[in-house]
Amino acid sequence: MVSKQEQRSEETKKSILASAGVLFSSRGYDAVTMRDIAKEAGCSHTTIYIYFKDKEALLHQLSMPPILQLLEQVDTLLSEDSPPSDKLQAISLQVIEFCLVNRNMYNLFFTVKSVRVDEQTPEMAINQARNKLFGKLTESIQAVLGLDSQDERLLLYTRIYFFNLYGIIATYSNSDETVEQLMGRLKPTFAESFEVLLIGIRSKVK
Amino acid sequence: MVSKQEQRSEETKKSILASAGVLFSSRGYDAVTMRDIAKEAGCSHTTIYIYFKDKEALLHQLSMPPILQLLEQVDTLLSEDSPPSDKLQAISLQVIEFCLVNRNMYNLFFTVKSVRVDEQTPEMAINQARNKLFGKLTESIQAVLGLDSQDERLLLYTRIYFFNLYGIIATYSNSDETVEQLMGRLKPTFAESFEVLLIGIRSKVK
Amino acid sequence: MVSKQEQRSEETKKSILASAGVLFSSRGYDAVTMRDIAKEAGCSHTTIYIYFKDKEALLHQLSMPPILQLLEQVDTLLSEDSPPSDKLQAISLQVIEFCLVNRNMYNLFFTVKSVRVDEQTPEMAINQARNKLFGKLTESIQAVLGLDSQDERLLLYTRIYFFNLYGIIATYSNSDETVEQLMGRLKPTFAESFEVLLIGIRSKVK
Amino acid sequence: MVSKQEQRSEETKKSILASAGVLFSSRGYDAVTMRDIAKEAGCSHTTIYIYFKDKEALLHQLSMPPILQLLEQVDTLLSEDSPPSDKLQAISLQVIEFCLVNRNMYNLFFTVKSVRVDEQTPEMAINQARNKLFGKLTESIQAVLGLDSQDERLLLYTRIYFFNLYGIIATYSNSDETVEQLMGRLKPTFAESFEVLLIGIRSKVK
DNA sequence: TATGAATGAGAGTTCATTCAT
DNA sequence: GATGAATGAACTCTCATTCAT
Repeated sequence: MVSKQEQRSEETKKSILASAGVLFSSRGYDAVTMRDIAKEAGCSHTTIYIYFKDKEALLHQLSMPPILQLLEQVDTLLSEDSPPSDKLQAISLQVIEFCLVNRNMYNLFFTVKSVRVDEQTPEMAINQARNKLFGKLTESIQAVLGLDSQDERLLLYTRIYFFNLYGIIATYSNSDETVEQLMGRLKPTFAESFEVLLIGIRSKVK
Repeated sequence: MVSKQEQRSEETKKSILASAGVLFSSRGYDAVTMRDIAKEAGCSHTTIYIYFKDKEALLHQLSMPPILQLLEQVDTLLSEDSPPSDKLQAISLQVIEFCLVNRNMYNLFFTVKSVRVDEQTPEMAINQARNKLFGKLTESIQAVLGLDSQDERLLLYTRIYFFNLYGIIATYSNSDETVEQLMGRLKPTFAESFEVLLIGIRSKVK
Repeated sequence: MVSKQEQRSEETKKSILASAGVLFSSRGYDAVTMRDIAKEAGCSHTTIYIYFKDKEALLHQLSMPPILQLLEQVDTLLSEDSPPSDKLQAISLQVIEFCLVNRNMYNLFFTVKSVRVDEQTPEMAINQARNKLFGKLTESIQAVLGLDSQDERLLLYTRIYFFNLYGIIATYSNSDETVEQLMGRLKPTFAESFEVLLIGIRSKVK
Repeated sequence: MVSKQEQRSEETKKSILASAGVLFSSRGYDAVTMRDIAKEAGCSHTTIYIYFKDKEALLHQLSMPPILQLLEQVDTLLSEDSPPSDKLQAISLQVIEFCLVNRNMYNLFFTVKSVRVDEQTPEMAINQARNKLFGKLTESIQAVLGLDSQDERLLLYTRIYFFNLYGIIATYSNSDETVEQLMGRLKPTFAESFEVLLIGIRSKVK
């Protein structure tokens, strides 16, 4: 059983995290001040430092959990017993939905600057997670196209597939519609985009 | 006839504007200080305020010209006498290059921020220009697909084409590579993406 | 009879005081935070405020005991039955060691800050204790030189003796070595300095 | 000819430097804030950053010029044609007077913490200058005692001579008297201290 | 008694901007 | 027209201290 204090503490932390998430994504990391976050979270700016080492730690804690969760979901889909192209489409829609749900944060982990490899920053961890996600998608695309993992065309068409996927996400990441509305309205469009793309790619690969 | 003073004055102003443009593009608006611009332009930082109200004014004056230039370039391409699909590809590459060149200035050019309509901000003007650009692209796609402008499939496939285009831009808008490097390295990839996409779409539209 | 609670309470207080003493001495008053002290003492930083009004109160309570202890030690040495010059040397080394042990706490113990006489600050008390110490040293020097307490040469050579003593302390008060290391390494040097000085002085006093 | 602006600028810089000197020495480097210095100097705290890179640069600029000047004065004395013991006494009095004139700063360069050798900090430069001064004094003492420069007794007695010298400086560095008053009143005392010390040392060295 | 939560004051520093020449 | 001098606002972050339990 958690004490009332612990509960309040947890609430404060969550509030800070939520506020930071909203502000970072709407105004950008640099443009948001610790005092902005504090005001939004309804606490003093010093309180933030009780829960997070510094501003960068906030960014980190904000980015990792959702992306790890997405990785799990994708793994689950991959392990299911269904046709590869169904899997790919499911995964794609999953990624889209995930990014739109977390849309005010998605660019936190999709647009991380290229990181110097020599220092183990928290950004490194995000980078790794993102790369893993890319790897899983490649794997799924490979299964669909029936290409060898060394075939250089795999990289080419995975990239192109990505453009489509990322374009969808970027296009709607600033929408004011709810994710449900968006997905309900546009799922056929998305599915069609995958379909025509795969048709085109297949005509080239075989 | 302009006096020598006026001429020198005009030169200083241009130098400031040019320096700001280069710096904003390469390092981003926020990361550039007025003193940086002044040093690059070879004048004092106070001199900038003679010609421009403030830092934001610099950005404004800097925002419109390139986008207008892009519109012109697209118009030129549209008016050329070549196959529609060649035109579309040329326009697409042009738009990509433009967005990457200016990637740091308007972070993602396509990102539709909800703009308050009641105030005539410079953002409004950019919005209008962007909408024009979209119109021209649609037009070009229409010519390629041979669809009637009222055909609802035109909207569908234009959207899908956009996903691809926008995805490319978003993917590379945070790269540290120069645009020359990027385009040199990836132009074939981009071209291939348009090709397979059009193959797919055509197979549907017939 | 004291209750178990009172006993535990007293222990906590002592632990805090001891921790503060150690930390103040090793890192200096300003560089030590209340949280540092609490961690060292094994309690929460808020607990400190139960026993001590504020950080300065800790310093006060910590300041007097060691200096009183030094006075006692000097008294003990003075009352021993040994040659006056041996006593003087022992006292001198004692004072040096004391000042180096506490070097960080009262920056230079001998530094006579002009103290306002109208307020009974804790510094006043320290001042008094220090004056007492000076008196005892003079007394010891007098015994060594065999001078009358009114002889003006006593003041002169006591001053000079002080220069040497104070110079030693000042020289090493910013060292990073431990007192043990310092005293172990330099005690012969210190002893030699006292010896040559007394030789010189005696040759004058005759 | 200097413009009025340049003159004012120079005044501001000097004022900042002077204020920093007074405050650093009276309250200690850490305890003094940039805003304190600014208030004392009669300017905004940001103005300080126009003239000095950061707080540490202030300390540096404050410490170096006087110590270099002292080095020159000592060199002049050393090159004069007079008995070694006269030279040593003159140098000693010079150092004392210098330190008392700059008393509110002397501990800035006499009590520099031992510095990590791997980074070329400004403190390093002070360290070097101080070491040079020590070297010159050793040289002079060597001439007086007629010892070989490798004789280990030279180091011993130089150290002891230093204790006396530094003790004098430390003792009077907090006095409110003017340097003229102090030197006028105490020069005989200082001279006597050097004399008895050298008598004692000579009796040992033979 | 004891503590985790929370805060205001203030540290060094940067920067867009204004003032006086 | 042009500039060096100067500043206020604001940034991230720390710390002694108080509040509520």
